[in-house]
Amino acid sequence: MPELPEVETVRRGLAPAMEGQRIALAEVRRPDLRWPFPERMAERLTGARVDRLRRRSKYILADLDTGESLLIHLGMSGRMTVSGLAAPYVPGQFHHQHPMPEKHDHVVFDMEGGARVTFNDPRRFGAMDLMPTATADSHPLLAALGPEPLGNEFSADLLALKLAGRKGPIKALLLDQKLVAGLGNIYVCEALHRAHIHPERAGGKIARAELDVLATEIRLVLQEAIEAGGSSLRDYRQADGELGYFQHSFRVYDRETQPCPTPGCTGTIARIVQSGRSSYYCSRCQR
DNA sequence: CTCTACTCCTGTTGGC
DNA sequence: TGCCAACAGGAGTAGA
Repeated sequence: MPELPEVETVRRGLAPAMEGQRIALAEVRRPDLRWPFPERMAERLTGARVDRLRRRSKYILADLDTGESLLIHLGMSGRMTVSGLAAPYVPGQFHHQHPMPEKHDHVVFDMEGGARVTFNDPRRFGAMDLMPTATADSHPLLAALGPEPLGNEFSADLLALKLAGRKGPIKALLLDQKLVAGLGNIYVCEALHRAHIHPERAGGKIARAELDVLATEIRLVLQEAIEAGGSSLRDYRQADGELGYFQHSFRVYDRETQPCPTPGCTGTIARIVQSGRSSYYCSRCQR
């Protein structure tokens, strides 16, 4: 579910509750998500201070004062939400108010400041791991990731270099996290529509001028989505529980049979399946 | 190396 | 109302 804009929105929402604060109590309510949790995860987290929350691709990294970093991935349906951040003082009451734990609340952090951070993930495609902060970049899940699309390394030049000779459809190639990290099904569809590139085009056959537009539109759509707090279709929520609202700005995603929003275009949005996933596009203005 | 199909899991939706 | 298939924002892995 969550692509780069959703993960960045969650990171920003968690920061006020977590950064600079110790995890007073970490509760791990099941042994695994997609993979088993690391050994003694709850003990290694309890008492640790979160020095910094950062993001790499669709991963959140919490750098701890213990010398370790907590790696978090939300998978398809993962949520991290904060409660009790601005809890009012209640005389005679020690604990802040938090909602009752719900189904699929797998990991809970009670922060020393009183906030509670809850990781909820019905499908359990999410993941958590702990590793030394110094070697975090070489973690198996991070080592092969391509550049951040909003960073300086990403450019049309980079796209041209990596797409040269590739015969696979551009849609599938942009979903490959080794090419560029952080895009998912929604934002690939949206960026290709904005760049007027057909999702079935071979990656290596896209003209340099088109790649200029594509690189620009990838950055723009991600930035706009971050500003909107991400896209909420089903599970995704911001850290405060609110919906994102970029879904109202989709031009093609989940808009099959609707008119193409490109000015002057009379096309209709179509849906096809590529490598098992839905692609939405306009066959009239995407070539 | 490149590419596709399959897999993990739960929940929701749409057709009959 | 019930049943069942299709589908969902990810991504590692096996195999062609």
